[in-house]
Amino acid sequence: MQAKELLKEHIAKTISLTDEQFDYLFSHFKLQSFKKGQVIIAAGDKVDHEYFVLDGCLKSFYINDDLKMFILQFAMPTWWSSDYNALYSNAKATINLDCITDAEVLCLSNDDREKLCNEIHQVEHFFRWRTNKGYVASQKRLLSFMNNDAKHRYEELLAQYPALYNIVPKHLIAAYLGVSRETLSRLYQH
Amino acid sequence: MQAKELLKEHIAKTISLTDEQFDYLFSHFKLQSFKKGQVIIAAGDKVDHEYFVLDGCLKSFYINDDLKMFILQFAMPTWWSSDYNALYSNAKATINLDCITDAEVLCLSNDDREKLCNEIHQVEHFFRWRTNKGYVASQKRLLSFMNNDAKHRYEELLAQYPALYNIVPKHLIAAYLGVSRETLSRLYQH
DNA sequence: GAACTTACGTGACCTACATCACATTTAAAA
DNA sequence: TTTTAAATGTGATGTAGGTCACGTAAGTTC
Repeated sequence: MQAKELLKEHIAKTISLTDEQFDYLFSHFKLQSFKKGQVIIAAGDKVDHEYFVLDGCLKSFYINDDLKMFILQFAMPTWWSSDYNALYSNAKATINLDCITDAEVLCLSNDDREKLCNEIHQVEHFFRWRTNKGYVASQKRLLSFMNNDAKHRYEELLAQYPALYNIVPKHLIAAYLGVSRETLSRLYQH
Repeated sequence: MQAKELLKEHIAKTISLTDEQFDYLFSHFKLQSFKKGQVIIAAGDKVDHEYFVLDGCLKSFYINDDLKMFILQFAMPTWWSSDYNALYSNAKATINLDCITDAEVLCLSNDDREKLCNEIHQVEHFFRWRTNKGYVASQKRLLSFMNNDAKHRYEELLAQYPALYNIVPKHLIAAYLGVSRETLSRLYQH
């Protein structure tokens, strides 16, 4: 599907815009292609864009002082990703964003998002609901973390996003679940 | 401080409204008083309000099948709380909300929030930013969960909200940190 | 197709935290 | 003030998952 159509459909799930409004909105997005492994945001960078995934799979992750990686999100087509803490508060990135596979994204600047939210009430509504959903999902994941063991969380993840199993190497799944790759490997012994 | 002033100041940090607009907004809030221990939302309830805390301290929490409690949030003055998953998706509550101390809150219905967001663009902007901040905070807590041990998380919590130490019993702090009360007790042996 | 890197599996051992049990202190209720 | 319940401390013991070490398989790159 074309970039424009994919975004249009995605947005139409929450708000309705006229064709003129959507065209205007879309004119602020920039199409970008990345290769597998390519870095979009590195810790320390100035962050001023967010990314809407058209194709491929991204990961956003944190690296701690012991160089251990923790994955916040796998971003598949129609998902949004960035270092939102840095983006919203105009701070340097603490989160990294890179490509697990070759990827195509639409890129929107923070300034343009705020401008569009200001100009088109419906667009502000869209972004409010996008974050509302993200917030609820994040709370659910937090609860699952406190409540469930690694095996349960692994099954939960695969049930929710079966596609990940084929696309994403196991040690990255482990980094998302918050367990070591050895532990994950032992979970599905038979 | 008066309820109205507290809300006005809180909202003025994000948006500016005329006095007429704010009065109109405020007219949709209902003042409610609760006693320590009183339940505001119980799992299974229909949820159609969210709550802005004026005074006292609330907790929102999940109870699992083993009757173990996990605290999502302590809500102090100027904090908002509800079961947002249920509220947004019009589902039955899975999260409970009750009062750790006597409390005063302003209560806003989901329908009224949506109506106000629709009528006053700035109000939608306010609620978008409220959730944006909540989302970022939730991500940070998730990372801290994956990255840090119980002691570290405990110190982090007290550094961020020193008031909690005096107001909230230790076994509730443990339920927020995701450790047993015994483990928490052992953390601050000297 | 050889050289190198990345992914994955598995044993041995270690550690943070859970659970159970019981004592003590503090607060609420009668 | 007495009674009852809630909150906290602490020992003994169990366990999920971490870390280290090493081996094999499977992609990448030259």
